[in-house]
Amino acid sequence: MSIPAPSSTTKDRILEVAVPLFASAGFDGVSMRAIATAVGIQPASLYNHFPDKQALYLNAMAYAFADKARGISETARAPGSPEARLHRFIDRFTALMAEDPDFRRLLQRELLDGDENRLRLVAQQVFREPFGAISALAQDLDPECDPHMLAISMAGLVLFHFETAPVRRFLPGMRVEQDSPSVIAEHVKRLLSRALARV
Amino acid sequence: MSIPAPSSTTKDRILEVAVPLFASAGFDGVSMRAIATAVGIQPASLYNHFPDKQALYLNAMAYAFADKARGISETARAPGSPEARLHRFIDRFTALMAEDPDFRRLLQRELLDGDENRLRLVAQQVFREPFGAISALAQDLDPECDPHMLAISMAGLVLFHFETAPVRRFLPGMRVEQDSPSVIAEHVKRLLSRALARV
DNA sequence: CATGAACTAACGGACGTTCGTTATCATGTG
DNA sequence: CACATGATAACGAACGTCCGTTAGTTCATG
Repeated sequence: MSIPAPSSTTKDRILEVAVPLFASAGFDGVSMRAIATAVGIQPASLYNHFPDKQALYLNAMAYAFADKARGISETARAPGSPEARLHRFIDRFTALMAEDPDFRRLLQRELLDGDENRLRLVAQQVFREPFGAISALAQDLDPECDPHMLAISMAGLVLFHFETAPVRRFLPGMRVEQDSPSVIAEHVKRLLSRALARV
Repeated sequence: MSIPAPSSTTKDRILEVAVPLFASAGFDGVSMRAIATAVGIQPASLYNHFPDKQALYLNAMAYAFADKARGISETARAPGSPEARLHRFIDRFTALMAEDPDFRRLLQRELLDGDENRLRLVAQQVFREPFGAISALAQDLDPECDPHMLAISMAGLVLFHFETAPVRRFLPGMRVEQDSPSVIAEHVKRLLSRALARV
C-alpha cells in the first residue's frame, strides 16, 4: 500500500503497526502490550516515544489521515463541468475508501466515540478543506440545494455501502459484485446524476 | 419512548439500563459493575439473570431492536403510489432514528465491531424483513436499478446525516436546522424523488 | 421449608504505567 | 587513534487498579 521508508524510525514503525490495530479494535480494544508485541519491543519501550496511550492514539490518527484530506479536496476542485467533476470525485472517493479500510474505520469510530476535542481536531485539520471543496461542487451541481447537506449526502451514499458490507452478506438479494468499488461508484454516480440533472 | 410495564422484572430493568450504556460506550466500555450500579444492585447479582456479559449484551441488543424491525417494514409496505410510499418511509425512518439514538448507535457499533455470528443474527432476525420491504419499494420506484443497492442508498442517505452530526458542528456552512429530523427528511425526499422520477 | 434472588468477599488476570538498569552509538577530547 | 561522555532507546520487573466471574451466605416469599 505505502512504500516503507528504508530508514524508518521506531516511532514510525509503531504508528504503522498501531493504525490497523486501532482501526479494527478501537482505543480500548488495543492494549499497549499488543502494540508492543506487534512492533517487536517491550511495552515499556513505547513510553520512550509517546508520553501515554492517548498521545499514541492521536499520533496514529494523524498518521492515518495524513494526505487523505489533500487527495479528496484535489479531486473535488479539479476543473471541468460540474457533472464531470462529480463523476471524478465519486470515482476517486470510492477508490480511496476501498483501498484504505483503516481510514474509513478510524473515521467511523471517531464519529461514534470521539470526544469533543478529538472531533474538533479531526474536523478542522482533516475535513474542513475537503468538505469545503465538496460543498462548492454541490453548489455548482444544484444551486437551490443546501450545499452542506448535499455534500453530506454525496459522501454518505458512497460510505454507507462500505459500512454495511459486513451485514449485507446475510441479507437477501446480495451479489458479490455489489461490494466492488466500481459498481458502487457507478450506482452512486447514476443516482446523483439523475437527481441533480438541470431541470 | 416505550411504556414501562408496571410489573417489570429485574431482568427487564437490567436490560433497560444496559441498552443506553452499551449504545454510548460499547461492549468493552461498559463494565458489569457499571451496569449493576446503574440498576442499583451488586455486580454479582447480574449473574442470577444472565450467565455472562456476552449473554447480557445479546439480550440488550434484542431488547433494543425489538419491534423496530416491524415498524420499519410496515411503513415501507404500506399501500399507495411508489412516490407516496417513499415519502412515508423516509419520514418514518428519519423520525425513528431521531427519537431512538440508542438503536442507531448500537447498529453502527455492530457494523464496526460485530463478529460474524452477531451480524448474522442481527441480519436475519432484525433486518431481513424490513430490508426486503425497502428493496421491494426500491424496485417499484426504479425497476432498472439494482433494488439491493438502491435500498442501501435510501437508508444511508438518512443515516449518514445523523452519523456525522457530531463532527458537522465543526465544519463550515453548518446551521442548527440541518440536524432537525424534518429538514433531513425533506432533503432526502427531494433528492430521491428527483433521482427516481419516471423518465 | 424450599427456592430464587439479593448480598459480601474474594480470586486471577489484564491493563496502563513507572522504575532502575543496560546496551548502542555518535561525538568531542587527550 | 584511543577513549571517555552523553543521549537515546531498549529491557525486565513491578505497582496499583479495574475487570469478569465465582463462592458462600442471608433473606423474603410461596
